[in-house]
Amino acid sequence: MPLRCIAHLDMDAFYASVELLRYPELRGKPVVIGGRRRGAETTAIPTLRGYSGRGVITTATYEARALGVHSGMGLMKAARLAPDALLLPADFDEYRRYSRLFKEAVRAVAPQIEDRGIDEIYIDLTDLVMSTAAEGAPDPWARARVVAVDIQRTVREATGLTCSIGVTPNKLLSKIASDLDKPGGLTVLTEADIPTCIWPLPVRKINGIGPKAAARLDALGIRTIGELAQADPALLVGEFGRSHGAWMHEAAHGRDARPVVTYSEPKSISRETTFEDDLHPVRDREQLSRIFTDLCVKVAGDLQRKGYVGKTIGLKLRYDNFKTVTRDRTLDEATADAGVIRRAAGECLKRVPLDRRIRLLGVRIGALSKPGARAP
DNA sequence: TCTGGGGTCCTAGGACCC
DNA sequence: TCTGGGGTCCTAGGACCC
Repeated sequence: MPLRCIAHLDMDAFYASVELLRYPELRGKPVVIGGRRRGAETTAIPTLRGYSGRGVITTATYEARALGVHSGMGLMKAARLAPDALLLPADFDEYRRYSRLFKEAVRAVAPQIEDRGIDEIYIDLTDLVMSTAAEGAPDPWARARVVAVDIQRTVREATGLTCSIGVTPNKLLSKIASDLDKPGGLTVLTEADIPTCIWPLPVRKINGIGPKAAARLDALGIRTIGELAQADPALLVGEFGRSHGAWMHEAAHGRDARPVVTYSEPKSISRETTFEDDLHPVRDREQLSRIFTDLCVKVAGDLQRKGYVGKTIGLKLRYDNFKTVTRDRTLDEATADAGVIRRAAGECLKRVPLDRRIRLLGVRIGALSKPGARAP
């Protein structure tokens, strides 16, 4: 494959930064985003002190992170570590609005964008960097740096927000690179930088190596990406299987041929909710049934709004011990009807043991297609 | 300290068909 | 009656990501 020039752009503490545009007086203070929307009983922004509930942190400002809290952490635990940090509920409509704004701004500079969620994108800069070869610096990576700085400025002008960018020959390395100098950083790496900049990092920095795989690697004495790169591929294949093991070896050497995918169809749509208190399948039957129907209505609404129908209806249930089970059922014909979804999901519910309290209930629909279009 | 909500992809067994 | 291999769909669970 000819050399490519791929950027990964990651918005800095995105949700929290959007909130700081709204509450500039909070700038410089520890703030966490998370939990449910409260009633309008007070206008003062509460601290974490005395928080009780099941919420987790979705984003923390850098000042809050300095106190030891991070996204994914339960708010109860965060309250013990940083009782004076301020707590704001998430406002996803607003974050989606800013997400569209920053993506449009980038697209105006560099159109080859892959959406990776609300706050990050990959950008294929290859054509841009090659087409400007005649003008600017002779080194393509120096030209890529100029383009990336331009993108950061454009994002800031369009949103008032900062982002960090990594630019390398592929998505895997760019994802790592964008995280090396946050916030507001720009890191350009080439293959020659892999031993010095990538190999000292922990294996968890590789996108796709999560807590489970990292623990198993640790048990093999492999902690850094460099150690993973030097490991015998046969050992990795033996531990993780042919496909996963071979991928780890390639990743550790910084090799990744995945293209930047500028368009993809959704595969599934789902809604789920964790109850404030665990519900009893018999005693709380009516409340459960109401919530269940409501989830189906929301899924149907999402389908209709987005213009899809689906064939496979799924149920998800999490017990009070956090064990999660799923059931699904494929219909003969695709649907976007709340009643049809409710009946299919109800059948799924009958196939699940209801012998303990329930923490979470979810409804999913997959095998999506566009009505009117031929089946995929 | 018990751990949200929205997704994707992979694996693996069984059914069913050729 | 027994022996096969391949392909696809369905289902359940799990890892991982933002």
